Amino acid sequence: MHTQYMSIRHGLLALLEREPMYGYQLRTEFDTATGSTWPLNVGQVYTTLARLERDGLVAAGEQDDDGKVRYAITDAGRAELREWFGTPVEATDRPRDELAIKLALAVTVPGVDVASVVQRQRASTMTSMQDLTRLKRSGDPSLSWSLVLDAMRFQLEAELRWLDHCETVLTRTGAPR
Amino acid sequence: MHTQYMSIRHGLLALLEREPMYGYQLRTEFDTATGSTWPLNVGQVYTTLARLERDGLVAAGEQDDDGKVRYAITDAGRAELREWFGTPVEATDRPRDELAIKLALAVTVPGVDVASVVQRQRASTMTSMQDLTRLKRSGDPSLSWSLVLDAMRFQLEAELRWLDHCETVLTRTGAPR
DNA sequence: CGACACATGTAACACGTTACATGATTTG
DNA sequence: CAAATCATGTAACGTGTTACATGTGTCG
Repeated sequence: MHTQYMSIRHGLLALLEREPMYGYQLRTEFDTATGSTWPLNVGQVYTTLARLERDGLVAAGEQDDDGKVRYAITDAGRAELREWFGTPVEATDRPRDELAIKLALAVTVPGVDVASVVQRQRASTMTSMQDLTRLKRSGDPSLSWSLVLDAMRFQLEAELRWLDHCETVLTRTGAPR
Repeated sequence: MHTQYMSIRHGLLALLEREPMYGYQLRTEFDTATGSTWPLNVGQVYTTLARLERDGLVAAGEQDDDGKVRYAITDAGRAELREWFGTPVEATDRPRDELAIKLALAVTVPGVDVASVVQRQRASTMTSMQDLTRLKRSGDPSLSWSLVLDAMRFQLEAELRWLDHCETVLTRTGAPR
């Protein structure tokens, strides 16, 4: 089994561990839990559900009185979920860091104004940071959403620190223009 | 044009801006620049090159004396690259943070020992951190690789801080077992 | 000669994304 | 009644991943 790009798969599985749900509801619950940080397209839910069913991790129930199809997690699904929660996210199976790649390559390509790239990125990152703060102040987020927001905050802070670090290194190395 | 999952595309484009290269060389250079942090499968290079050529961003040159095919960046490719370097990576078009999703959902699913999930993750993250330190000490990384390593370090540090934060919040909320 | 790096590619498949089609229900 | 929300799905396409096939050159 692959270990990459399975957040949605596992996320839906986790939601179904709470109770059987139908597709539309899953999207709502997912967005509630993560605070619409990474909005989930409804279509994606259905395709993912189909794949989960194909793999025997969920089972579609009979049609509701209203025509709604409730999905339930299976034993195999529960095992998969336990596995997911029990296994840490390794540094190696994370998606490539686009920003890191961008700067790493920027310094190797002649004619690229790296300092300017860094500055523009920092402006953007700081804006995101402010949006985040505003978001956090504006509502009464649930525990899970609150944790997600904090994760974003810590990550953006680290990015700002790294950008500063890059600037320092670059000026020290002496790479003007 | 999508803005997600294009690191490899743009990365190769950036390498070709330095000088025309053939596929195998691109993999080597990519791994050198990023320090094999996210090793690149050779096959991926060729498929990506084919797509880049399809989109008119690179052009395949004549076969070498040795049968090697050198690819060169086109004007359109150069424009695309300028665009990439000039546009910051937005917080919204980053891939979903699997760890954040995992913990966010873990706290909503009954029967999950969240504290234990956090602890296991921290152990793993700290191990990655040590590997990183060892790696950094062991060699004489180039500027670009060094920056990538630093990015990883800052990110892992942020993750550790966040995990601590989660633990604090969770014990404060009082969610034992 | 055997193993290994160099070099190029293809095929099958994974997940993720967007756009579209369709209809029922609710609400202003 | 019109618009929005609820609800389910499909189709086409994108990048990324892995495994496989194929051949050359080099070095011990």
